[in-house]
Amino acid sequence: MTTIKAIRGMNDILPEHTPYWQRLESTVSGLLASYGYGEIRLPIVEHTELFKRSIGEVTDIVEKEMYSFDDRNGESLTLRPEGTAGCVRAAIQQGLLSVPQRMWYAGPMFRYERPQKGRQRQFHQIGVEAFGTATPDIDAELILLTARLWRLLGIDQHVTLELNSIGSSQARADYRAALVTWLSERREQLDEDSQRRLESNPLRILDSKNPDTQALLDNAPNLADFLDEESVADFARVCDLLDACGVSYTINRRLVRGLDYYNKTVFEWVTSELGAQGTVCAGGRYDGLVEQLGGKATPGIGFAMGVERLVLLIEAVGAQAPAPERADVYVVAVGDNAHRTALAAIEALRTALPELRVIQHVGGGSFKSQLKKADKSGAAVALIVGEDEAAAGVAGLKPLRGQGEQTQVALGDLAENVSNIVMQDITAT
RNA sequence: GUGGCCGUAGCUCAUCAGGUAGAGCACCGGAUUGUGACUCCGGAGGUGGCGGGUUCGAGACCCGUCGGCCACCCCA
Repeated sequence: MTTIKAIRGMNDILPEHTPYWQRLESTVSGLLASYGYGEIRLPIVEHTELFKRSIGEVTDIVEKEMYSFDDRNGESLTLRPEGTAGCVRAAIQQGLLSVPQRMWYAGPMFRYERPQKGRQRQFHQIGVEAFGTATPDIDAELILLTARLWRLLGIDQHVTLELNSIGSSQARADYRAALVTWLSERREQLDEDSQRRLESNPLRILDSKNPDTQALLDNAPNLADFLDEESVADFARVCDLLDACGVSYTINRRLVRGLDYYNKTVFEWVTSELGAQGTVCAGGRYDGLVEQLGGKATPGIGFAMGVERLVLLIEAVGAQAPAPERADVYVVAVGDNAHRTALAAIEALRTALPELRVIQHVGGGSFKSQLKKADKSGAAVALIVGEDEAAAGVAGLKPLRGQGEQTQVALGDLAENVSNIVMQDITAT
């Protein structure tokens, strides 16, 4: 019998890690609510066409990374590789664009890539999108929101903000043409990857990791020189607002984004703590996307954070270590009658103290073995019921952590006694 | 898709010039009648990723394959 294993790059997130996820998620949703963003829940599967039209036909994501398959009726569907496309689709379809919208979503994304640190085939993003605002104040708002989030998560000392403007689509196209012309004359000086990108996605050559390529680019046409007036002014305003709020950033004139729909402001939050996949949050403006997907022309801007990467970072820098999950009370009951009596009393206890974490021992066993389990569980106290206690209507309460002796209490007074002892025990340790 | 390293008990790892496997932790039981932790004793658990090959004999050598990690690519 061969055991069935998870699909490569699609990982289980185990109980020892989920507390980090939960804390991240609750921090994010609280913060977003405070900025007036509402959660939208989107399908994981969309028409393949949606991604081709938004992300771009010639991007790596669309060309070789999508999980696509034919539905029973022959339509091509795709597990979403990112969230913006679906969010825009929903905004158009549901008529959400008549007024400015602030929305966020969270969930799994899928890309067929080779797994490595900080990159898997099923990964999770939290995305934030704002529609209907053309002015750069919304750009600044989104960035300020992320900066605040890093502070709340305790990782603000470990991430830096890179900022750029890639201009209007026209400016981008003009620059692209100039860059291609210039680089084509020096084609032999480019590494193999960049030669390929010259055809497929020339702007990506700008953030090549090859030092020789970077040196060559020092003399190449500069994107900043091609920007239209409005992009220049808006970018200056974004910087000005960030300055006013004390958010520091690096202007990286070679920062472009991989997805075709971006224009004007683009940004990335990066860390050096995670190896090669250091981008923890990234986004930008996409003023043409809504129209491109068939909606009324509406400006938009958004970003996405990689949840796995953020969790890795939080764990790596020791920030926000969640308290270990431990029980308050572990119920030891030996004998059928004792178990029956204890269970009824515990149910009443749960009603009286709904927050109390009570583990009822199951599976039988001796007093000794049950007490061992009680100890292992990390519980503050063991609640012990044997045949004698059951007959007398009492239970033993044995502190497992602090000092304190075992006491005997009436089953009817459990709630009061338990809460006292648990509190005592916790403060003692 | 490309490259490097790796794949032995649940976990972390060891062994050996090639002669059919061990430790620590974890788990289970016991050390006077119904009481955890520490200690002691005992136990269970591995067709050594899978498939071929070389050999009298391979976990150890060779090939293939699958999987893992990291990097390239790409991206959150």
